[in-house]
Amino acid sequence: MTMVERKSTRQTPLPIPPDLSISRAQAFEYVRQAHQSETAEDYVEMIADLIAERGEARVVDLAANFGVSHATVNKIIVRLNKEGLVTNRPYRSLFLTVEGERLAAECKERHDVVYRFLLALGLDEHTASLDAEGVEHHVSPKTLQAFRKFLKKNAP
Amino acid sequence: MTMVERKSTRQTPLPIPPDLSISRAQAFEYVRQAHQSETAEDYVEMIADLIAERGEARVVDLAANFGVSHATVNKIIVRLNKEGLVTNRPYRSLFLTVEGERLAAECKERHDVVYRFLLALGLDEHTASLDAEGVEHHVSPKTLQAFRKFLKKNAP
DNA sequence: TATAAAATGTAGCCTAGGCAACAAAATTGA
DNA sequence: TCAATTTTGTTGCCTAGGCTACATTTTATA
Repeated sequence: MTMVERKSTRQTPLPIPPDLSISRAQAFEYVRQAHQSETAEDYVEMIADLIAERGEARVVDLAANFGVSHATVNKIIVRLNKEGLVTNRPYRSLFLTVEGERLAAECKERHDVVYRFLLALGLDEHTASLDAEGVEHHVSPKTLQAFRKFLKKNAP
Repeated sequence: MTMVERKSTRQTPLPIPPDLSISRAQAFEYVRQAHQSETAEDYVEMIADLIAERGEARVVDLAANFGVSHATVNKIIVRLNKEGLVTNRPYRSLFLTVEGERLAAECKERHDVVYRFLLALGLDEHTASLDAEGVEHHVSPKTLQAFRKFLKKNAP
């Protein structure tokens, strides 16, 4: 026994509202861009942290801190080098370029604001720490400013 | 003239503090996991929205709303089908499975809380909309709860 | 009803970021 | 010093999510 099937799936021409899809697409475009820069931002920030904490940044330390293999770290370092954020020589520790330092400082500040904002909202340190790591890359300057404003009023 | 170069780059055994790298790695692990589910969540949410708004979800509508090519949409639909979130037949419109519907509802709720939270914080609709899209995937249940709590006190 | 247009499917290519396995260099310590 | 260990580099493979170009099916319309 065979089912009779309608040929058409779009029976009537649907009313097309003033194009919502464009503005929606813009948001997803932003998210995709954020993902592009995310790795670079995390790496320069981590390198800066390691240099501050332990005097130098090694491939093995990055691998441990990100929880990935050293092969992955190596591949990413090559890319960051091409992009002018990191300098590296074989078997030596890693350094940031001036541009890398600038980016790291900017990211650290943003990370810090997000983290303290989550704390001020009443979250425990662990949760604030975990969420800040993901959220920081998707917070626009305006939103960051709103976070700062909130922090001023709700002193921790 | 040749530069004399130190053989060793790690001069002294650095003091190793109680392993910070493990907890840090945990945060990045969470972020990587979030990225894994991000696309699936965006797609089921969009499919549910389109069905609600226009009666059906077509590949071409998804492509327009995400701002990507229809080939990209197709590839992702195949994956979501394998994962049991979407049902599709050649040249027909898309449907969610029960599990897909459940996930869509959950995501929509979360998206909504994040969006209204940003509004309550004083941001304009456009910025709130853009940032919510990125932030929603990186907000833990605890943080979402804190957002809800804030919303209750600061009724929009 | 033909034919044009739109939607969908498919193939092949690209980059990013994962991995394991192996190779080579550097550091440590007996 | 030199042998063992650690660190770093390299290769090749995988998946996800982009794209263009081309093939096919469906839908609209002359």
